[in-house]
Amino acid sequence: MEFKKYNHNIEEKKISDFWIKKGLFKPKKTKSKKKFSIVIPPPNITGRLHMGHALNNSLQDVLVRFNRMKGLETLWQPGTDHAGIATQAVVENNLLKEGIKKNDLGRDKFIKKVWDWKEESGGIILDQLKKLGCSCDWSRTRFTMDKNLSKAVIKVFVNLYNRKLIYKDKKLVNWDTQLQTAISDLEVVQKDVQSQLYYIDYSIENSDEKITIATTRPETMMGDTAVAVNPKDQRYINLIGKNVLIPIVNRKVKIIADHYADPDQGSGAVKITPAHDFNDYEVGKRNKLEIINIFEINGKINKNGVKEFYGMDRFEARKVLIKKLRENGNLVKIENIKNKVPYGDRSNTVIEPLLTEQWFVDAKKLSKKPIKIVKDGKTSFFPSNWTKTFFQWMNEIEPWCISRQIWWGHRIPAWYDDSGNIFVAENEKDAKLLAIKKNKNKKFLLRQETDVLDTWFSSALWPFATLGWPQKTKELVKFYPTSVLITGFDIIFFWVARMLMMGNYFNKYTPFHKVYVHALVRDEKGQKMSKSKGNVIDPLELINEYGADSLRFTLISMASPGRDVKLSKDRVTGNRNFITKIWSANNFLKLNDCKLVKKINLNSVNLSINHWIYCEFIKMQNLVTKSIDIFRFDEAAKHVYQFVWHSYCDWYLEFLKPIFNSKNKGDIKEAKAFSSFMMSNILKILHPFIPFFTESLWSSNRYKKIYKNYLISSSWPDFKKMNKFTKNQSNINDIIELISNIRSTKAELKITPKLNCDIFFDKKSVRLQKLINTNINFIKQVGRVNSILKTKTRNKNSLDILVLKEKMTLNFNEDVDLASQKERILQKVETINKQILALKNKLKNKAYVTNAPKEIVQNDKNLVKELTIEDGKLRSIVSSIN
RNA sequence: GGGACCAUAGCUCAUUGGUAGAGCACUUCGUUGACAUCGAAGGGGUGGUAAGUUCGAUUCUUACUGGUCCCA
Repeated sequence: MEFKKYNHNIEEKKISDFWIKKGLFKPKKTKSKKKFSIVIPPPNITGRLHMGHALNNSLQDVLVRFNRMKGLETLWQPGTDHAGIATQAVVENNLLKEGIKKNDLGRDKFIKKVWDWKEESGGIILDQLKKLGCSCDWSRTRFTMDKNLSKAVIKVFVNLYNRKLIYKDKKLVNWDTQLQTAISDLEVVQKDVQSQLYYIDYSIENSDEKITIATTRPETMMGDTAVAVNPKDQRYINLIGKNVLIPIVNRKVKIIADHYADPDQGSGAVKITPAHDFNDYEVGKRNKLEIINIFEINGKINKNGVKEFYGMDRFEARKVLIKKLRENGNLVKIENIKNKVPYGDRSNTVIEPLLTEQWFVDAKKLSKKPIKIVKDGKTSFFPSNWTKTFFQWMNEIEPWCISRQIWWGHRIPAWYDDSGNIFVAENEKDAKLLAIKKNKNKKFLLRQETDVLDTWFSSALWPFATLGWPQKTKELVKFYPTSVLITGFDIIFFWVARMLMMGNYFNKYTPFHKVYVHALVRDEKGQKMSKSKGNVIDPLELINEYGADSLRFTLISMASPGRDVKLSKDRVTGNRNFITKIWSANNFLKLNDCKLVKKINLNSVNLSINHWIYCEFIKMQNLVTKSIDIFRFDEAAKHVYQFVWHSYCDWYLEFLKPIFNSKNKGDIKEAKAFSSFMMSNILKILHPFIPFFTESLWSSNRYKKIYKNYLISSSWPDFKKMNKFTKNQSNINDIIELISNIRSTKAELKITPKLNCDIFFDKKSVRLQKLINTNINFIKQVGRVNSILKTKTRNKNSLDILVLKEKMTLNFNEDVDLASQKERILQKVETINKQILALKNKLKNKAYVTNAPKEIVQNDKNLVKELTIEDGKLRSIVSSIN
């Protein structure tokens, strides 16, 4: 009988639609009253599913499906993030292709265009998550710019402002000259680059002397307001307080003493440009220096610069300036050096420190509570070493710049009157009231702040805003705090830390109890996947080719804590084969009419192999449950894989065959029902890992009839140990050992496995005799044995082996290479004797015997005894070969 | 400069102090009844180096070497 292949493309689509149509992802009230909730790390609306998402969401789905099956009322809250800068850039570029400029449209029309784009393309990534099998409650999908979430953002802003935790300030910020907005320090990446260190002579006033300063950014000379030397630097001590003339610029500035100047760096003298360097800014504050800003917001020289440089780009200005310095003889030398240059993570252009007015969150104050929460273990990280990273950053946190000079995002709820007074309120009406109060009888015009908030500001509210906050909705009461957050380490600062700040400030409880931090998905060589390297593996391609289940199982089984996932197609292939294996095992059941027609009464199960597989199942079930509970997804996957392939398929199904061949109707009936029963429980355990395939088989096996549930809503196996089964557990394990021994002997003797043999046990113990008699059919068929001889009959092709600590004779009808067999046994004797010697030496050591635990010592003693007996028997086999 | 992590079979990784395991790859054998996307059997490791703690170290400590990453 030929079976169709499992078609993942058809089945996955069918089942996905069906789950959603039936509303099976929605939280369901349960008896236990326990809750389980996760909020999804909201993907950007501009995002497309990549391997990081696939890993992140596969892990979440394992937990969600597992807990749902365990009977907890489970919510996986989905949604997307409006991604201010990224989305604005995408829409802006699209419009440019049509020849439309953002500024020509104006703010309102442009924002409408962004919404149009969002409606059309913003949901793509969610559809991709559905393809992966994510069982989010899609009916509750939220978006950071939703009306209700926006209300929450406004409320939070106003609240923090009124408590002085948000303020406006003129400060040096990281300015992106391409995007023309401020960004936060986290959005700046320090890149190692090859650059030049320019040594430039500044001449000292009223003197022929010169002082050489070293700088990587000569163009900022135009904004210099001092030259600094270290007060301890003997070379320059006499120059402190004198004036120098900045070449080309021809402005006089003072030589000051400041510890910031490092005598070992460059020449030891540094130019100070407070408007364009964070360190210089501090020096400037300490020494009350003038601040001269020489850049426009697009990075071109402004009117504070030298006249001939007006309007010139900063990098062009550098070139021209150096040329001039060289001509004037001010340039001493140029050194090639490696240094760090700040780049914007979105624009990938050099970030310019710029003095502007921005809005800030007092992160220092908001960090206090999260630090305590994590210290007290109310939120804990897994793997725990992330705790340290978290503290390190939190303890040295800087004010968080939250204003962005873009259009797409939450517009800051602040209004200004004509005299520049600020009124922060939840709406214009309230702002007006505040303004009227302030302005008394004066007339005034109100205009709203044009800046929007950093996208992460709204993401920080995600765990409670998505559940309805500030309203006390029943979802908020039920599902906040969430059970666990699953995320990548790269957004611990961006997102996790900020959720902990906001969550703990605005709620009684911390937003999540546990944070599981997973690593990066890399290519098979361990390289980061990137478009430029061309080593990106597209999860959707893999889903198409191998099925979502294969991809999920691969990612899950490779998610060892603290390790990057090195993904290769070979891995996915291997796991696709695993699914095929189950498919084919299930076909075997179908072929033999193995059906689950009614619930199994364990007490009436009699077959030894059923006892055995049940015991093995329990062992696996407990290991998997425990592993998922402690986030060891890799271990969980390994245990179930091992059981299904090697216990259920390799042995159990093989043992079924002699039963089906027998005439015992009772045995056959039990075997048919129990094998199917086991399959149903295998599907349950596998469901969180490979949901589509398992639900598909569940349906085709009609398990719903018995369990009254779809697989997704069925209950997680929690079988208890059956004492009367355990004897057969070890019996069947012995049979497996016996058969394995026969097989390996044949293989080593180069005897084809097909060739059956007769066997005879020399000294049958009562237990062994019973064991063989009760399992004779298994030994004969699975072990390919003709008969078990009652009396010893040897021929020239007889040989002895040691099985279950007893001597067993194998009789073949074909010539056997006894010499090689002798060689083989002698080798075994040698290793056993080495082992015995090592153990004996160990036991001679008094310190060991007295200090080591009794069981360990006893164990060794027993082992010596057993090995000695084995040695003796093997030797007698060797001598009989002669 | 500060910190985190990693180094175990050819490759990717398990193994939280008591005789080193898995998957893949490899070798040999095997297709008329679940499965060649398969089965059976097998080879392969002085656990990066060096010291220390311990009766005992792959596991704990320290140093070193090499690699990855974060922060400044």
